[in-house]
Amino acid sequence: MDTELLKGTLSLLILSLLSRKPMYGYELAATVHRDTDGTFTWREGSLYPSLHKLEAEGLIVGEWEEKETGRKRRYYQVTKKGRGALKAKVESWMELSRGVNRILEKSDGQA
Amino acid sequence: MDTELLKGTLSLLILSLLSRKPMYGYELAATVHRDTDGTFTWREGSLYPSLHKLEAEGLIVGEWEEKETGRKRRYYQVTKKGRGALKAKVESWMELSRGVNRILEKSDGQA
DNA sequence: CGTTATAACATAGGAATCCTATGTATCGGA
DNA sequence: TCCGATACATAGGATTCCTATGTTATAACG
Repeated sequence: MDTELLKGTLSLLILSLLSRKPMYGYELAATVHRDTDGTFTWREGSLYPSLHKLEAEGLIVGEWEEKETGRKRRYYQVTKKGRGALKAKVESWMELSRGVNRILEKSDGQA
Repeated sequence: MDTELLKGTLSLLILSLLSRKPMYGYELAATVHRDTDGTFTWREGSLYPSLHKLEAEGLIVGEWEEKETGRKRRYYQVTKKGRGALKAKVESWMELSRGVNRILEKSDGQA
C-alpha cells in the first residue's frame, strides 16, 4: 500500500476538495476547516509547499487570477492524472482505515 | 487534535496490540501483519526505535526473558500512563477518520 | 555437518512530511 | 489611519519512517 498515506492526509484531501470545483489555497484551508468543524487546520507552511509539489507532479494545475484592484489568487484544478491519483489515494486511505479499525476493534475490551 | 496521528499510526497500533497481552517486538510485527492481511508490514528500523521511544516516555515497559538455550526476547506491556495515552490516541484517530471521510463523501461524485 | 532461512534485537543515516517563523502585499472595517 | 483578515511564499527545523547493515540464535535441509 501507499506508505505515504501513513503520514499525512494533506494531498489526499486537497485533491478531493479540488474535485468539487477549482479553488485557491486560502479557500481550501477555510473549506476543510469548516467542513470538519475544525478538525483540520492547515498551516500555510504545509499547504502552499504541498500545492507546489502536487503541481510539479502534474496532479493539479494552477492559474493566476487578478482582480482589477490588484488582488491575486491562484486557482487550482485537478488534472486527468490527478483524478487517477486521487482514486488510488482514496483506496489506500480505505485500506489503511480498515486495517486500523480491525486492530482497534479486536483489542477493544482488553484495556 | 493530536497532529502526531496525521503522520503515522505506529504508536497507536503498538499500544492497542499490547493492550491485548504482553508481546515482544517481532511478535507485534507478525500479529499486525496477520490481523490486517498484510496491510501493515512494519520494518525493524521503524518498530524497534518506536518501542524504545514509547518505553522512554513511560507508556510501555519491557522485560527481557531468556530461555535456557540463550534465546532472548524483550516482552513489553502497557503501563497505566500508556493506557491513558492509548485512549487519547484512539479518540484522535476517530476524529481524524471522521474528518477525512466527511471530506471524501462530500466530494464524491464530482470527480 | 555446513549452509541457508528465519527469529530477534539493534542502530546509523537519510528521505519525506509537516510545522514554526517570517516576509510581502492587499483589503475591509472601526 | 490603523489593525485584522486575506493571500501568497520560503527558510529552517522537528518528527516519523525507511533503507541498510550488523549481531546472535535457532531450524531446516541436503
